[in-house]
Amino acid sequence: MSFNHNKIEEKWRNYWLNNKTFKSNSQTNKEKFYVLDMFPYPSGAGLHVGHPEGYTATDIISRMKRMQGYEVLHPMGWDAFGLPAEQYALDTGNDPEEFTKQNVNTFRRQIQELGFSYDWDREINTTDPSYYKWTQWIFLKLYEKGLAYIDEVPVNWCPALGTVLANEEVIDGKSERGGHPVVRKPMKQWMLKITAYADRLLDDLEELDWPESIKDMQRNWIGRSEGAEVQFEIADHEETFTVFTTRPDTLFGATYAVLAPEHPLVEKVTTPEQKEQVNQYIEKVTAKSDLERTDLAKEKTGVFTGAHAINPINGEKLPIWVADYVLMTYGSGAIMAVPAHDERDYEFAKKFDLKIVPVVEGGDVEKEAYTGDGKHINSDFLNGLNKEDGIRRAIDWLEENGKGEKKVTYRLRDWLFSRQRYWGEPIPIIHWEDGSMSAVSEDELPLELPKTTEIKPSGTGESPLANIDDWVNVVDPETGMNGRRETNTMPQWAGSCWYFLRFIDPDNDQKLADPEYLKKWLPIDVYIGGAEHAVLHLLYARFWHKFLYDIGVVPTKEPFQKLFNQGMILGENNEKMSKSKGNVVNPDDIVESHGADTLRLYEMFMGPLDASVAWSTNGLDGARRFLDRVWRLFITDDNQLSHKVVDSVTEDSLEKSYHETIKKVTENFEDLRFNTGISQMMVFINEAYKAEQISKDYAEGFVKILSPVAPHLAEELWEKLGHDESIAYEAWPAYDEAKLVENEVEIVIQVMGKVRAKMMVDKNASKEELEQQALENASIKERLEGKTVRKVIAVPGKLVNIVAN
RNA sequence: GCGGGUGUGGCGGAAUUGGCAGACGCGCUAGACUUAGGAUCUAGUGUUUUUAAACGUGGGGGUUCAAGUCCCUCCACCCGCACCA
Repeated sequence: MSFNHNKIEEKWRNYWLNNKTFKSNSQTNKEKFYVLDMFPYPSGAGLHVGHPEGYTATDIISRMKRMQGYEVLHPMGWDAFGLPAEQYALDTGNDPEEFTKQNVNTFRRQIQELGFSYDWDREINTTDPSYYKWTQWIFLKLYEKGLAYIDEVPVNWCPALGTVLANEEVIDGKSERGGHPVVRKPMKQWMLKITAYADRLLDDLEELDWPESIKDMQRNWIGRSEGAEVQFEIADHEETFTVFTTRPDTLFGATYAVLAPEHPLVEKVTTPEQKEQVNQYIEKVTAKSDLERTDLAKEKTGVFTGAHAINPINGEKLPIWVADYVLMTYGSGAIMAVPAHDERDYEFAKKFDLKIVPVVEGGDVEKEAYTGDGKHINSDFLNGLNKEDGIRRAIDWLEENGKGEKKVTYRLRDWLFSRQRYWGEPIPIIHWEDGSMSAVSEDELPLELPKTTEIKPSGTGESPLANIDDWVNVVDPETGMNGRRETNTMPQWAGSCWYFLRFIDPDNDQKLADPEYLKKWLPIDVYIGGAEHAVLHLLYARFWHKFLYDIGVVPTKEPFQKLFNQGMILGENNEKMSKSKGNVVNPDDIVESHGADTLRLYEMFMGPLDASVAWSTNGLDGARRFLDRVWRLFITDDNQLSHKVVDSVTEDSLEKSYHETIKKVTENFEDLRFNTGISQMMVFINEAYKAEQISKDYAEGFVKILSPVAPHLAEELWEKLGHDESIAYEAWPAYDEAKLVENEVEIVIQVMGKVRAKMMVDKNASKEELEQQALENASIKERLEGKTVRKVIAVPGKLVNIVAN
């Protein structure tokens, strides 16, 4: 008979909640372990089967660590600000707050039904004023330190959403959410100076236990590159401009210069004859969206300005061009072009028939640009030097002559922190009528988001808050001066930049969190979530954490010591699950039909945690079948403990298998290799079915190691085994290494590397003994008939290989 | 183009320091129990051909007594970045 999952799961779910079984205590002397999930955005669609994958993984770790004697912090909360709720509210006329609340309730119910061992007393919600009070507080600290500033920048304006998007929210020229077109438009925006932390964000990656691919993506995103800044004078003009180059050694090979279309000097230096052409070009380029600009960039375009720059190293006149392959946002928005040794410059020079002068030996400039190393030529005092020495010598020359200096540039830009939306944290700043600006004082936090039914975009680019007069208008009580509140709100990333800190002390109204508790719990020992947050969330959170470290709020330089990215669960047809494809699996349905334990087990057994694997209904059935097998092994049809389970067995046939299982499962879970750990549990159950008797010790040990994966079933079995306390804090079983090796081991005998026979030998048999016994083996002897044994390799405990011909 | 990763049965996937390839699960086949069932139990299941053997971890080459694992080379697919000077 199979077990009734609905009944059992409900029973234990309520038991855990009512008893607060998983409440963590910040004041114990136990060693701590902080296991964190990336908290979800509570969408209207409810939980996706992808969510429980990571959540089960962290839950297994949490449950195992508790049983191993750790004090475990395993919390859950809601990243509930954001565009979808606002869009929904706009579409339906509902209140985003109300909508969010409903979604959170659904998510909570679904998550609780899966039996995750969260401490629900620590539940947090980023839209809760008592939470975003501290998000705003951190913003004020950033502002105080000059790390939050207003800048007029060309931003990604999305007319359909009525808001500005960060670069990373724009995919292929369209909004990440919704896929609406995006254009560039200059606007005043709040920026966070993440670039001030670029080097530390880069360097400190070294000490983190993260997947190398994620570290690489962050390195790539930060994009540190070393080189030099070089000053160029302009013939017949007062102005000079600066270029950034990683190859100052090729300065003698510079044959023209390029300014980005947005470069302020373009207008000034363009000659009257070229004016018309240049203006037309710039008009064309700025009208292009980012998408078109990169797309059409396959073919280089540009226009000569008529002006000439002076190469500082040899006084040569270089034509100055405007071209959109040079980006205003990187370096100084201007380059010196060395077509002989840069592929982009080469392509451009070929197209517009510009001079190409090789300065490094090794390539053939008739065919292509040569970017490799080699002896310098045509380069005066650099001649004969290699690339590395050439660069050093060139920088020395620039610095000695006041023409430039060594310089490090980053691809990382400052973080565009404003959103013209309603459903976000208000930025606590007031703009006064005299043009000054001041921060809302700390004791006035939280600056609450006003209730309103008018959340349509104002249309002007300002957020809907601009239309709420009694909120937006303020009067200074002392001076009587009129002011206007900042109407921009924070982006969705803000709340998730520090939520892991609030879990540590969620109800503190004096501080973001108690320093003692922060010291106890940080850093996070394991953080699991999807790879889609590889750069943005993880980089922003690291940035805020480092800042909080600098101002003495947190005790660690990095928040997430170990990071792991779970893979995706694909639809049964191997495609990404989506409503339109009709391949979505709803966790509620599975919990109802197969049970939460089955879903947990199945998702962990599908494959490695980081792999993307297609859902399989048959596989799910198989997972349930295993749990049924476990149940039937221990429990009879009339719901009693099986007679197979005895206090002391007459023959301990399971000894080796049991110890092997405990060892493997413990190690595999530790390494997040749940699929192999589960397969070992299956092996044990298969063995146990064959055994006449099962000792109660083994039965209990097995139920314990099963409990992190299938906690409801394990609690029920634990009770049947005669216990009246939860299994959650029972000691994790130990294994005996000595029991893993039997006295007799099977040794393989190979001839010429091919297995020809097997023999049982004493586990301590020496090389010589192995060799001798192998050569005496009857079938081997037969095989060696007429051959000469050249060599015998014996590996104790493994094999003997005989080389003969 | 650059960076990272992955290629193993019909399918998902296992495989310490190089040491019996295919654990475990799914599927399939046969048998048992059955008012013959989408239940359970037992056995089998990489491929080719008869036992025995040969061939087998994307392709090719190499190192080694021994290679899924190490080296070289090529190919395919996935993820990220994409004119970053």
